[in-house]
Amino acid sequence: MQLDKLVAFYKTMGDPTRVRIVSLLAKGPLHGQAIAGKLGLTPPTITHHLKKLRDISVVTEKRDKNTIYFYLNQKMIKQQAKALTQLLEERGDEMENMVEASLEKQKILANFFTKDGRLKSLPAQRKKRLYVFEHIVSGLKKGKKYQEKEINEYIKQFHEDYATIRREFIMNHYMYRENGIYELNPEEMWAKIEN
Amino acid sequence: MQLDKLVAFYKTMGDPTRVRIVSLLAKGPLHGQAIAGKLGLTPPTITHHLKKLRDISVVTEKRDKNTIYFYLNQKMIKQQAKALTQLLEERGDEMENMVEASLEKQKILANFFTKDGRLKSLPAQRKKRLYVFEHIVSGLKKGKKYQEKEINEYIKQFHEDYATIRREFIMNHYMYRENGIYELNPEEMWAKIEN
DNA sequence: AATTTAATTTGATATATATCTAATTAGATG
DNA sequence: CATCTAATTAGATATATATCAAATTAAATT
Repeated sequence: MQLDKLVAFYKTMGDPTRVRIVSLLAKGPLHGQAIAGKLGLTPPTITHHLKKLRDISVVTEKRDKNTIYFYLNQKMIKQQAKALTQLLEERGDEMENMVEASLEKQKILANFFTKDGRLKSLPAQRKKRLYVFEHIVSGLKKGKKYQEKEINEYIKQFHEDYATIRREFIMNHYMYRENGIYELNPEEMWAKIEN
Repeated sequence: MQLDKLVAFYKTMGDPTRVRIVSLLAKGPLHGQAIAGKLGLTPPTITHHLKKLRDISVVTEKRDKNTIYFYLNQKMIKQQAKALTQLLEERGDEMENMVEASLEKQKILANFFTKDGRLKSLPAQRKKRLYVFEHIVSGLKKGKKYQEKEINEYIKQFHEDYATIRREFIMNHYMYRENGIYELNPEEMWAKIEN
């Protein structure tokens, strides 16, 4: 998924004149002056827009004597129009759950943390404990390597029993340890919270 | 099909920052500062973009104490993403034919008209004759009322036998006559060319 | 070669907009 | 009521872009 291409497509389509051109060409190819005439604009303006539409491969052209006919590439439009929804569907199925989970998470965090951000106590229930870990771990930098001492200090911000929490971080794959150096795991590896 | 709404949607989505916001929210709701942090932008900038996303109903919000959580409205996105392709499909089925028909029409016109635009002879074959009529009639103004004499003069530009051609215009519903006044019919009424 | 026609390029102008900093608002909490 | 926090508004700046008129290019025709 190249974000740039998707954005370029939407940006180009986000202009009334260009959509009108596309709409015209959907009924069949036309040459530049015909488009200009039908839209009440000058040829340079049409050239300007056609250039942008060509850039995103939405129109192609074919010369016939002195006049150039512009064709619509429907396939590209259909393909790109799907791209945005696909971007959602990558995670889309989980969405409804996640909305509720997010609300639940807020509630749990509110219960187990003091206002100044310290952990009152470690929840016994697995799901709640994992939400708490996720919250704490979210303050660590992705890709950064931490000394054990650093990690201890960091956790102590939240709770005195840093040893337990640090061990849980490893057990639940939030972090991994190599030669005494700690580093955050990619999120996909973290312990999963089922609802 | 409101063109404006479609254009507004595409225009709003045609910005990398906004697509990144949408992409973030697809994983679950977030509050403003979280978005700002993840994108490396300031809160005012996020407010600016969220306003635009709200305008097209792509995000909604829900307040919880002091912080506002922003939610993605997937339904709206899926719906709007379809709109552009639907705009094509309104006429889309005829498209492949029309592309070829357009090429065929060019060829026929090239055969039956001289370089200075006069009609060499009236084709005997119905399809070709209709293409010729379409071409001639395309020089008349929609909505304008013509005297019979005007029509004759106009047709004589193309061919001496204006009477035959004028009669064919009526027979094939390119024009209608009332009290000796001629006027162009809407295109839907014209004789249809089947391939 | 000279002319015509359609398209493009150039340059100008006006408008829109993405981003920031600084100031302000709105709620929640002490 | 004073304070804190998150969001928004206001104002500034820089960049992008839609449009047109005038000049130029490119191909076809005479």
